[in-house]
Amino acid sequence: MLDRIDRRILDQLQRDCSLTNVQLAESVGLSPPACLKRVKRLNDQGYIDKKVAILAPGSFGPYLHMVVEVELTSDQRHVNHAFAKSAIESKEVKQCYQVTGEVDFVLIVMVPDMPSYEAFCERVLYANPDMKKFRTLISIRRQKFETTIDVGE
Amino acid sequence: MLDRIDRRILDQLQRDCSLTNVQLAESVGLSPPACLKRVKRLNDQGYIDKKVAILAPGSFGPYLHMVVEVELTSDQRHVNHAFAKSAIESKEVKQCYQVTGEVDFVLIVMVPDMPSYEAFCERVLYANPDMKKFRTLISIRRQKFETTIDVGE
DNA sequence: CGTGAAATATGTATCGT
DNA sequence: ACGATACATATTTCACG
Repeated sequence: MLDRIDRRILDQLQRDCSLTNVQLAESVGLSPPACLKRVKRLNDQGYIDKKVAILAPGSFGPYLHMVVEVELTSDQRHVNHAFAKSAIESKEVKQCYQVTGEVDFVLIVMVPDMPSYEAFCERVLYANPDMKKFRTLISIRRQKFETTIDVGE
Repeated sequence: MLDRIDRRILDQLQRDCSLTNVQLAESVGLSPPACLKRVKRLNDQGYIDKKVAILAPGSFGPYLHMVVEVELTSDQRHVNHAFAKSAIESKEVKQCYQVTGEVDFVLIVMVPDMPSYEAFCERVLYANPDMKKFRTLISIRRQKFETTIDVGE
């Protein structure tokens, strides 16, 4: 199980993992070896999925975020699964949520411009005979994007 | 400007920044010092926003994702701004997209259970007199969550 | 879990193309 | 201007108490 120090380590790492083990150890009040042992254990136990660099989106030319709600013609398992698969495989789709209710999926799509978005719609949405309808919400600003989760304490 | 090697470095780091500079250098075909110089330059020029650990969501007890669409009573700047501020300040709100059309905001909300979600709704949605209506799409599964962006080449 | 020593990586300076 | 080699510094990692 996780004690307070484990949680502080994980919380620190999910906010900033660029610090050295020495710095991390100091911030949680442990010696570097003791801290490293915990980090390795937390890694091995699967608490840490991966470590990634978050790039500044604006630095690579213009881009747009779209929130896309998709309704399928049926709730059959294979229909849902087939759509999920095509969404997951699309590089434009950054996030895919399967939801309950009228709508079946919500996608967060990132594209450089509108033509790219149209191409995506053709390839993934219109091309699927089980796609009944979809609605696009064009984002004019991503006000918050946070990858951290609540680790308790 | 960014050449092919810079893009390969950034792409590698946004997929996995846990590797050492020595490994990174080898993967892009440079000597460690040459690679390090580029990484520092890319950092200083603001291409890398931050480095974070992505934690495995299931490891910290149950949780739910909600997609919440919010419509405000008016498009006045101060109304929008006030809502955005309250969304950004809420720890349950992991993402906030300001969108065009009928809906004004789309939130991605993460909570441990339904009572927590109700508490969030009371505190952030119902408490705001400019909140006209909102719709909650309950996610039964997050099929994809990807933080990478297209760096070209 | 902490201390100290060995292995490894990061960071700097210099040289060469 | 950029990369490679060589060297100095710092960190990681292991053995022991």
